[in-house]
Amino acid sequence: MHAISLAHVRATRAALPPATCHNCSARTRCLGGGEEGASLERLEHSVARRLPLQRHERLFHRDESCFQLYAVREGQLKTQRRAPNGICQVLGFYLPGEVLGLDALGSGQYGCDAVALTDSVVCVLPYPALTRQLSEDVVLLQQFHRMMGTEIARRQGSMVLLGNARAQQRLASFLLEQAACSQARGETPCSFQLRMPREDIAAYLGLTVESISRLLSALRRVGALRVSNRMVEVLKPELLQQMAARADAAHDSG
Amino acid sequence: MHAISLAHVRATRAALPPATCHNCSARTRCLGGGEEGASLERLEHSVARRLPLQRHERLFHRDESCFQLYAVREGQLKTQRRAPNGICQVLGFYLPGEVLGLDALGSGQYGCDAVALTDSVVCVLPYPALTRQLSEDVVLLQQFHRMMGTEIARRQGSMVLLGNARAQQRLASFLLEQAACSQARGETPCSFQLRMPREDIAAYLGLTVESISRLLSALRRVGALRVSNRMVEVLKPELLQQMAARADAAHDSG
DNA sequence: CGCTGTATTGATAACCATCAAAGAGGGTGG
DNA sequence: CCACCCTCTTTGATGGTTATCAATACAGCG
Repeated sequence: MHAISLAHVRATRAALPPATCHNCSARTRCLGGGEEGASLERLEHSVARRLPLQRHERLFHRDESCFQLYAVREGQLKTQRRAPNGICQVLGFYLPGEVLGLDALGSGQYGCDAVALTDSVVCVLPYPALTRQLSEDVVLLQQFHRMMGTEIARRQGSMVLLGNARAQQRLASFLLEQAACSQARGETPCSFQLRMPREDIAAYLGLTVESISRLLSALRRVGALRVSNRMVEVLKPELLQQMAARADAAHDSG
Repeated sequence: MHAISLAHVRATRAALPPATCHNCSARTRCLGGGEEGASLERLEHSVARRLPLQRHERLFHRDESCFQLYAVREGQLKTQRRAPNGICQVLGFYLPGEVLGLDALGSGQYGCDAVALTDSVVCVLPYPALTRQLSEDVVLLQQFHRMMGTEIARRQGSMVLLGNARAQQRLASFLLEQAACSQARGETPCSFQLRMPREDIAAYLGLTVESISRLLSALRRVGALRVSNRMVEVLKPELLQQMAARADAAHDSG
């Protein structure tokens, strides 16, 4: 039903006022946000167009030349990269206000594939126009750097997780991360819907689908979660935090 | 003896011309490089001072407020982060021309510790001065973004490795990476010295010291390497590349 | 020449992947 | 409206890979 409502939105968009940065629901979290959106006008000038994406549609792929970045306006996307051995590693999930393609600024080519997890809308930011706006507005420049710094820090966090943590810890961290995202969107952190299949969670955490499923069941058994398909209710957040931090905790005897 | 020669350099530095970006041996690989160093003058204006570091000395630590970035002028550093469970994950190794602290632009605090692997010299880049130069010079700005993009891409590569690759593949990739660094410095890629202990390699690859040691021995047995303490000679680079790509390859029977 | 930190090697077991199969949800077409 | 199909998810049995524990060898340095 989620897809239906989004389709409806798109169908009636022609009748609505045109999409701008000022009427974007993610404007406070995006570039140009904060400080009452002082630089929002400049960001608007950097946006070439808005691009709707269907679920599973690919925004860009690895090694493609990069002339533009993309800001998520609605929906959710993932980035992933196929390892030499064929297995796919999910690198990150992107919510409204976040920017895709930053890794391409190094080589001029995207370093991963970007795929829509749900029907989405992204804002196209051609790099030349963006650069011009950045060099004319120091606040926007610093926000852009903050965004890139955050991206690096996120990846570092993932490295720590993938390099050291046991499967339990990884999943607990992931769930807490999702809860935080839910809270950031203004909803309750105790209950949220996973927008991605188990396979993507597994590929993000460096595990297999089976392990994810087993671990979720284990969390359900100890009463930490209630899971129904992709709906998650966190019943014992403190237990999750404990599991994210320590390697032991929560072995069931049934 | 490496340490001795560096100490000697430092002792006699007072008699030498002062350190500048123009006489830096890493100037072509650093910010402001390329294009005959058109922006090198601007970078020079961003450098507050040069800071010598002894081996094992810490440049900054996690959660410390960040007001400046650091460019490596001489030596080599690592960044690392202690996981909640106490184990340390090495996030990256930094050679001359590379910039440390980029992850702090997100939160304003460094996301990891930085430690010198050898006696080193870093250039201090206060963020306000750097920002001013960046907004006045589009070329320098793009180089800065390229550097951040490269940093993100590197971390993504590490995520793929940590999430999917077997121990053999990880070590093979690491060795090839080191060989490429050696080549980038103008030396032969077939022979190089590891500047870090096995423990750091293990912490970088998400493995244990014992595994590193065992895998190096295995590579020696199949004739891919000659290893003497931290000196590495690559005898069969194509075998390493094969191992980095595929999960199988090279099982000895002795 | 002994000391300390670093590196190697071996034996065992924990953890998670793999293989195999069954169960649930959602949409389509009869 | 129901049967069907497809994808996603769950659960079980087994084995491989790598961590862990323990002990020895080695290098650099005082």
